[in-house]
Amino acid sequence: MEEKSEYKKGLWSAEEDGILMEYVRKHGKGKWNRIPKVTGLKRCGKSCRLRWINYLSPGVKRGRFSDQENDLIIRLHNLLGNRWSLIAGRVPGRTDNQVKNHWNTHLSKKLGIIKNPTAHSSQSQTPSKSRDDDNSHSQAQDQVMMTTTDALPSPRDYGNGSSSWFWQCHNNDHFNLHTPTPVNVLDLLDHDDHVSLDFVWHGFA
DNA sequence: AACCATTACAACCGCACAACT
DNA sequence: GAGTTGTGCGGTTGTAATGGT
Repeated sequence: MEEKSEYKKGLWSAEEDGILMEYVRKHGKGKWNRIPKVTGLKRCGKSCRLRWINYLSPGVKRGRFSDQENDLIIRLHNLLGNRWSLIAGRVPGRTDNQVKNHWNTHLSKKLGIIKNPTAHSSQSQTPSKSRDDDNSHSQAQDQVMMTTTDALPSPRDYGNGSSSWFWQCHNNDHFNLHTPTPVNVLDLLDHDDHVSLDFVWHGFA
């Protein structure tokens, strides 16, 4: 019964990376759960997938975020909230994990956005409930209001394209935290399925 | 040089959904 | 239609690297 996990955890070794890369080279991406069976790698499929996507995939850009990337992320976060995969999709070479980490360690501090400490024990059921709704706004929040996502539909509701909503949180020239307006995200996409950068760069200026 | 604190990033966990059987 | 499997997402935790005393 208490079968201890057959899978290793923690940081990946170069050897493990090599095995995973060889598997993907031979079989392509997908069917991650087969990897431990096929290769003998002591990693679960989920871990393999994450390692590939966030680190080994040739499209992943390493190194510091440029000022331009930072600015883009800030604006996209402004637009999309904690929809890291969507944000990362608009930042070439960056993964959702990279963007999320970068936001949490750099940008949120830079903007003076403090996580609600009381949310620690209760946040799990309300993802992205990142905003206080009191009146203690920082200066940065005046500039970059984050979206409150309490009333948001699940990310997956728009992610599948059938119900593409998020909330436009501005009111006239300034964001309005308390009265978000629903906006169809597809309206902000051009024909190549990209967020209009003009909108991103200037829409909230 | 050694220790401690902080930072930055990698990885894990739990949940949800879609596709498949 | 129900159950299973595979995948994706966001939040959180763990750890290596770095800085300060």
